[in-house]
Amino acid sequence: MKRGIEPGSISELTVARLSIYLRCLEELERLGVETISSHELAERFNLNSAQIRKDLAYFGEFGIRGVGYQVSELRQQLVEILGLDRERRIVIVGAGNLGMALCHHSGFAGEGFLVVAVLDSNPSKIGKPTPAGLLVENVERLPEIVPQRNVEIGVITTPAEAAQPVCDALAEAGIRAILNFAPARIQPPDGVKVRTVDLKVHLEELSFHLAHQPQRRG
Amino acid sequence: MKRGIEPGSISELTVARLSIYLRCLEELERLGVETISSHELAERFNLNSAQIRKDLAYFGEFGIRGVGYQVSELRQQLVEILGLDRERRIVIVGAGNLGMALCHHSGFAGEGFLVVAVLDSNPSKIGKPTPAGLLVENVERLPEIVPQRNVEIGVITTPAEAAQPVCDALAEAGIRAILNFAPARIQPPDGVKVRTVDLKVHLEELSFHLAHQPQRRG
DNA sequence: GCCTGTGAACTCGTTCACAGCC
DNA sequence: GGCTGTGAACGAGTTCACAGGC
Repeated sequence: MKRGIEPGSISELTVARLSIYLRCLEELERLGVETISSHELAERFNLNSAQIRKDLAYFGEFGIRGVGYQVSELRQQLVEILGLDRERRIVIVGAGNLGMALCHHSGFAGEGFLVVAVLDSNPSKIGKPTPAGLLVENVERLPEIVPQRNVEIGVITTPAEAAQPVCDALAEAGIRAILNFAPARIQPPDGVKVRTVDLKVHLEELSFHLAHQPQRRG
Repeated sequence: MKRGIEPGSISELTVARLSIYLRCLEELERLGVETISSHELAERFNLNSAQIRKDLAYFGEFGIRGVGYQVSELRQQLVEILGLDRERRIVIVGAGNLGMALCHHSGFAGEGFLVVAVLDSNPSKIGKPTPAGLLVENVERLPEIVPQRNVEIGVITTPAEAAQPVCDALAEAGIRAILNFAPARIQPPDGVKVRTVDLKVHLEELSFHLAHQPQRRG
């Protein structure tokens, strides 16, 4: 087991798949499956068995030749590799519809992630309660809130033009991981991981598919 | 100009970038820029100039050698390529927080996309008004609603276990493009494009980054 | 001169196929 | 026998570098 990976050495695609594998293993555990081979795992969840083995091999040797993997043991290994063995606290910046909805979206709240602040710059929004029982606070309090509440992840749900300044403010406050929903290309400060989810791009990809399909409704 | 692309021949990554280029060109147009070279475009928005030229070359020759691209002309070309020259109607399945928030999220409502129905299976939700003024309808009405209202895009915001049946029902009703927010691997029916946005995977990727960073808060 | 469009080179990621082990 | 872990082969995607055109 060779832990102590430099973050750059592992492909983002591999990391995303580890998260998928973890989900599959959780389901298998619920079903009472104790042991599984990479081949069977691949077949059940339509993955590729060689890829599973290769992805896991970056982090150690978790399988038993001739047998496969112990479901609960591999699950625990993935929890550790993904850093899910402790709570990660989240601040949401931008108390619009999306920000408010994410507050208590399953997966955000629950299972190791906890939203501990929702911020906005608009005075008419500050002080309003969120569905989860927090109050919207002034974004200017970011520098105090992040260290006080041990926040590690920032979520940007502001309009596009605010995304870069908010990203910089989050980094300045000590945040090193950001999930950005604003439709803007943002320049990640040094050592900060930014993952952008661009709904507009996704819709336009679907539109492309519709426009270039062989056949349309008939 | 060689239009009539088979959808499979163009990489998804290229299509996603076309959407980004379009956004950049819209900004340039607002700024009054009339002509731009691939190199300048790349520098302003941190893109790669060779990649821009290659992506565009799949669809035609839009530039002038020695000069660059006409901003408004190229923008219009991208609008056509992406199929954004006409309205695309959306049905949202799953009237939870996320579904409701997306109803009137900018980019969803506005600019060529229009949410025309929000559906749920839970009787306590059916009949409730959405923020945009629609009423939540019974998901069983999907087969009539899709053709009647000319819906082309389905958005899944249900819990994971409902994702695959809803996907199949959407396909059955004639939908050929689906944006899935449920944390589930879904098997796209033939000819249907499914794009999954998995927030949990994204959070876990960020957690991985936090766990394997060289330094932590100090 | 400058810039596009594009083959060629290269890099990165996936899949194959098998040696080594249970 | 079966399965993992892994080098080697392959393929997709990116970047280079230049020929051709303005």
